[in-house]
Amino acid sequence: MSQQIYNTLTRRKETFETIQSRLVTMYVCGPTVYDKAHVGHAMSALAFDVIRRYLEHGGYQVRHVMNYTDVDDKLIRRGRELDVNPIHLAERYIGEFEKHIADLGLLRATVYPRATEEIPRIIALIERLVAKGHAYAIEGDVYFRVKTDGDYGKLSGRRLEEMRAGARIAVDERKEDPVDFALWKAAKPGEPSWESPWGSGRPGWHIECSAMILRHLGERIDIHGGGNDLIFPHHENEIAQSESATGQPLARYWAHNGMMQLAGEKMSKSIGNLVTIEEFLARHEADVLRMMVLGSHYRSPLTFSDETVTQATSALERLRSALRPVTSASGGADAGKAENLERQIEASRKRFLAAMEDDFNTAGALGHLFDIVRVIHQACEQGLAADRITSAQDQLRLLMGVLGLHSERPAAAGDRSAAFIELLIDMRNELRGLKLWALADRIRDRLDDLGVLIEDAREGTTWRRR
RNA sequence: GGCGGCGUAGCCAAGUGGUUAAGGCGGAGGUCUGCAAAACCUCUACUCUCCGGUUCGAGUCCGGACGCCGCCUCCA
Repeated sequence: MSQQIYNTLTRRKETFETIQSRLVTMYVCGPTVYDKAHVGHAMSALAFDVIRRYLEHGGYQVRHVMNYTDVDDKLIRRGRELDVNPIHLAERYIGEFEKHIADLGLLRATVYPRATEEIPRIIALIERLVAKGHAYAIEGDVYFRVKTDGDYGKLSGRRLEEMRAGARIAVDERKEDPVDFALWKAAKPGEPSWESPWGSGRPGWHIECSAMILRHLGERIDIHGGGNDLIFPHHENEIAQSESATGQPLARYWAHNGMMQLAGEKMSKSIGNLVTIEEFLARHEADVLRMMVLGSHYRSPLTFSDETVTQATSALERLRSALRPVTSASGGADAGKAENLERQIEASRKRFLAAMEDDFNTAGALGHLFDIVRVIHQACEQGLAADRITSAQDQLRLLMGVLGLHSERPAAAGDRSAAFIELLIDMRNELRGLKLWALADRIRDRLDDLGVLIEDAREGTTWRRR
């Protein structure tokens, strides 16, 4: 088998082949930084993080670019409402997002370009489009002339006639065609603006991505990603701009993640039904969100609810349960059982890889990881030699790492309670030795209330944080 | 209205037309344990929204109905 990837452009799974051998160029649309990011943004970033990790695991080098839209209508409006410079506002939310990237355990992109830092390239690209007759200027605005793009609508499956007919867009009489869209917007007083051949103004939304891709990745890229809400108009327009300018197909594979749903609706800023990344991380560990994303296919919608969060938390705990230090020291089990363990793990590992090769089927892949979890526990029950179990655990840890999951919860910084907890456990075990069960149980219950879970095994007492 | 997607157990969710429909969560019973917890074992969808069709054979392909979601306006 070879890597398969679903391509929105063809609406089919296709065999993944890169333009340059062993190098993947991937551009993923990032957020417009006018407000706090929510878990839906995180879902998208996580989905492409996993794709990238798997490609890297397969031996590819990935050149990964994610943009920040740091100038647009919403940012300007927001800045006006709060009476702050929109550029500074963007700066603040970019800072927050950068922290989320670290907190969520996302691999850092190769470059994080910002619209405001790409203005000369954006202007150059627009000039190129104007020179080729694909764009026209009117009173300081520049519009893309959609009718010059013969295959406009190919990504989203739309036809121009139908779009003109059912135009819900407020028609700007100055445009040649209602479907034409802005490449450059003339500045209004007090707005951030840059000088251009058409007067002072700022870029339209779609053009920044075309310009950034051109600069940071080239005329053609392997994967272009983003949420499926961007298919139209954003990605359709990007294709129109880039391909009209270069005469080449922009991206080989268009990959789109499904939307995070909250209470049966898409999570979005405009509806206001959202949970910010900050809120989520204040209550849960980052890997819980990763587990939620891994638990269903990236192209499907993902339901966010108390119950799905709890389920993901428990599932993560289950995965990690197989990685606890091996305490059994018997080692008396026969070699046949050890071989059996290795065989089962190898079979699961192959199924895991096959699932991932099939359009990054993380939910299927996770299922095979849980099979490994079970056989590790079985091996422990059977008293297999510790070194055989440890090597099985190494396999599991490695595959979890491919998905970006950590094998244990990161320790809280500056927490020095461990020594005290162990002191209490020692005291409790003395009480147990004296069969003073009531007192011993009280210590266990009180620690449980504090989030510390005590487990008495034959080999001794262990504890962990809930 | 146009385009796209989805409907699998109490919940989440995978599923190349073909032996017993993954896995997780939850639940029930058992083993272990002073009691727990964890782990292990057993059980928890004779059936994949419904109705037709193609086929020797369909959750999987085709048509239709119903329901839900996304995009068509800023959106990951």
